[in-house]
Amino acid sequence: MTQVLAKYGWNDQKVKGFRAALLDWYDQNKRDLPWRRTRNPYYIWISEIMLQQTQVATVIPYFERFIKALPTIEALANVDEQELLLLWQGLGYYSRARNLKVAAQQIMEHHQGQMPQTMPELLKLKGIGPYTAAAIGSMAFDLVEPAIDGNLLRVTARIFELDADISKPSSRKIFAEILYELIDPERPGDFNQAMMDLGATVMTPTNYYPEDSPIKAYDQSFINETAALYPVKKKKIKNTKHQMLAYRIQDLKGSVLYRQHTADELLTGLWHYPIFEYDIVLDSATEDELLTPLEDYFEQLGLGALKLKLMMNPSQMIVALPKVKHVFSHRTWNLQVVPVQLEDDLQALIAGSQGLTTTASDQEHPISTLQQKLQARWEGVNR
DNA sequence: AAGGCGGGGGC
DNA sequence: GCCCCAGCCTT
Repeated sequence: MTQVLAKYGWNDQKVKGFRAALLDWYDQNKRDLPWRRTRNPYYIWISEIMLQQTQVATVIPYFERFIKALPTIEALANVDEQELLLLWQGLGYYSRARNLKVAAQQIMEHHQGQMPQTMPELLKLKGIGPYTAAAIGSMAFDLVEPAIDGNLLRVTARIFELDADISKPSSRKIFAEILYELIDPERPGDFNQAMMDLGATVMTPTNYYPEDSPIKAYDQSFINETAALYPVKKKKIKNTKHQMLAYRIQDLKGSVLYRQHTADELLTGLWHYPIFEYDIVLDSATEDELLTPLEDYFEQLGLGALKLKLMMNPSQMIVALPKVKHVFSHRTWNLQVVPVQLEDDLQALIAGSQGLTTTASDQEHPISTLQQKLQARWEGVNR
């Protein structure tokens, strides 16, 4: 019975003690919510869909109004779409409402208007996924299924100090295995709601020292004061796109300028053509616009005003020098090589300057894959 | 596996 | 003002 929990040092007695502590607390402290006054599966269904990504306090008035207007599955199956959306207006995620109607029609057609009572059948209904099926199944039909939402993930991760990344689908299995053994088979619906209430009111995302937790004696992260570490969740970093200009600056002797990336930049310590982000439209850029970032840079270095000019006009450049794309884990650079002619003597100019050189891609100055791509692109064109 | 959905709450 | 939010569907 406790094959998985045994690995965490839990025996049957500890499991029983945990359930008792949790459910006693729930019986004393459960919130009085409209859908908790009933076992009507339709009400539970509507409330669970409304509660997805939406807070309890927001849902309550919507729920009351909804079941008054559409008191049965049959009424929902036949409702006019505009009327349905008026009932949902302001809740957001409007496909939830449209899915409700489709599911109601599925129930009318395949289940004689009665909410199905098994997990596979519930999961076939539009808008009902693993969480919602388990919530309805356990609360309305006593199915012994953990309803794993964000609260259960957080609470479970803390109790067992689980390092599994909850943002990975594969981690779901680890939580489910544990919760199938932890859930009280006598009161599965109350167990789920107790865990959710606990997560929503006591073991919240930022309350790391819940002295009033009814299960703190069972909570390894409370005992070890590690609650702040759980749950482990990989930051969802969205990959942003950036337009960059990479200047290939050459003087009359043929020396080319490289600069070393500093600690506050990507590719720290490696040598590159000077690279700057830009937000101009390349196709219609003037020579001035293209050279301005570079002039600003030299100004900053204290090298003063230099004699710079483009070696190609912008439109020529765009055609002759295809863009180089470089993908980091969290951002993508689309780089345009900009060849620039410098009248001044580069070596004399940068003598004594830290982080600038004319001799990169030798054995002393490491260059990145990005820089290799930039050079290859340039040399490919000038072969 | 990633992106879209919509509004509210936390910081 | 920005960031985040674990539910489900679609691509």
